[in-house]
Amino acid sequence: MTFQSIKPLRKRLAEEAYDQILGGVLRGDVGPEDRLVQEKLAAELEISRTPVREALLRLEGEGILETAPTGGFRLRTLSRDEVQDLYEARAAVEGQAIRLAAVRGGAEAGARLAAVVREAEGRPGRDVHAYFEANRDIHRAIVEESGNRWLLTQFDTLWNRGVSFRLFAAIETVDLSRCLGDHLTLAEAVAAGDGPAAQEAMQAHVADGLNLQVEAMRDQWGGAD
Amino acid sequence: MTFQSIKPLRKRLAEEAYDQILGGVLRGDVGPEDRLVQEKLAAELEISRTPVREALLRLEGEGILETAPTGGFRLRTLSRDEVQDLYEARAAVEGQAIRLAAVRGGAEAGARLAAVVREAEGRPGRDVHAYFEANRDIHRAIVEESGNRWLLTQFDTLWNRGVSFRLFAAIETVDLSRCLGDHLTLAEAVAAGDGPAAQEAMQAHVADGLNLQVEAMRDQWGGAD
DNA sequence: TCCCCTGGGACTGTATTCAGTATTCAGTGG
DNA sequence: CCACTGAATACTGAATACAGTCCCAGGGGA
Repeated sequence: MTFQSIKPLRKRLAEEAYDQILGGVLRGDVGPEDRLVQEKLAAELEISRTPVREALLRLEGEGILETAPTGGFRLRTLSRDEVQDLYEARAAVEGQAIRLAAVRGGAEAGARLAAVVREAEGRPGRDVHAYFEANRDIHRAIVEESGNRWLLTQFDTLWNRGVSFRLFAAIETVDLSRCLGDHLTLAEAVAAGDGPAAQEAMQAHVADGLNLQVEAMRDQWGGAD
Repeated sequence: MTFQSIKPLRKRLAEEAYDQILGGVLRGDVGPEDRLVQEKLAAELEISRTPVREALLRLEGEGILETAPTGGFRLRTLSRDEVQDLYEARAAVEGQAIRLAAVRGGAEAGARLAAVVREAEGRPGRDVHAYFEANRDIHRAIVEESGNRWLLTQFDTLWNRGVSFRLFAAIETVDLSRCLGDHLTLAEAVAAGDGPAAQEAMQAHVADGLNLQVEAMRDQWGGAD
């Protein structure tokens, strides 16, 4: 007598709601001017307000949403200063991560990362979206090699904040491939096992990313903000 | 004709519950074996389960609580590896923070920090608790000097995680003053304006803290865990 | 005596209801 | 036509009600 399990189909509704909403934000379905209202969302997801509310509050805590003055939540937009803060935080997390990866993982970790870089950068799609996908995979792989869970969750949170702010839409206009070669250099630094050097390289790499970003934002928004 | 604002008298109940619970954890009123049950807490705080639940979930998200297998929440205890992860994350955040403080704040920031260090370390109480209070104030001041909000919130979260795990109770048995002199050195590094050097100094300082910690844990727990 | 298995208690997760507050808008007096 | 008022509206936060899960103890049968 054998039956299939039908249970774990469903995790907590609140979590599912979180995934849905975050997914919408990351996909860009939720624009900066959209208002997310508990009742509306609940109706759309066909659940009650309670789990929706929980999901929204969590997103707010992660800095992705903020409460709109008129009620409801909306995307949290970032000032130029905050974008810089974000990149600096990334530099902190990823710099430490690569340092640990280098010290602990050494040559093997370097080889693994080099493989990831080659795979990601060799993918067929050459549009902006594909590029950012690849970029994310590479950076995340580095943080994974650190073996430190908290750094990884911090990385994910920071990355989501960036994506949700459509940071990457802004970057569309500038030369993306400019920093592509860096990634292999990073992998080599890990392979060499020199922690501080790898950390410096990563700090520089992220700083480059920031410059690219600022440049793109200037192009897009003009001098304002 | 002037009137005073009477607005913000009362923040959200959930937030108040959060403060209460976190406070209890930090003060040590909540032991590692206590179970936090929504209904009980709600009764004690004389509010309904809804805001209590919100507070507990937030604490869980911050890694301070975890759901107990038998129901309810309890303190999240850390394995030795996780303690190390925590310190490494601190090194990431505080290392980057001091680097920024040095680059941006330079001499003035260094002077401000030196003043904080002297004040904190010159306080009357010489017991363990006072020491940790002072230590926290110093480290937090450094992160504040970075001017980066996200680094600061990350610092607070990481610090609370450490405190709630009674990390510091463990350290009671070892020589605390060993790393006291470091703090002035850190302030000097900021004053010198050499970012990378300051960062390295902080990384080393935090690593020292980890060693102290591990030592204390070994004394206290023996080889286990 | 030991093992099922069954019923109840303890909790949580979700839905629903209630209450309060801010915002908008229509109406009215100047 | 403008300024103000008061009511309707649109939301949220909190309380309460409901449903389901998990564990455990206690009883009946082998």
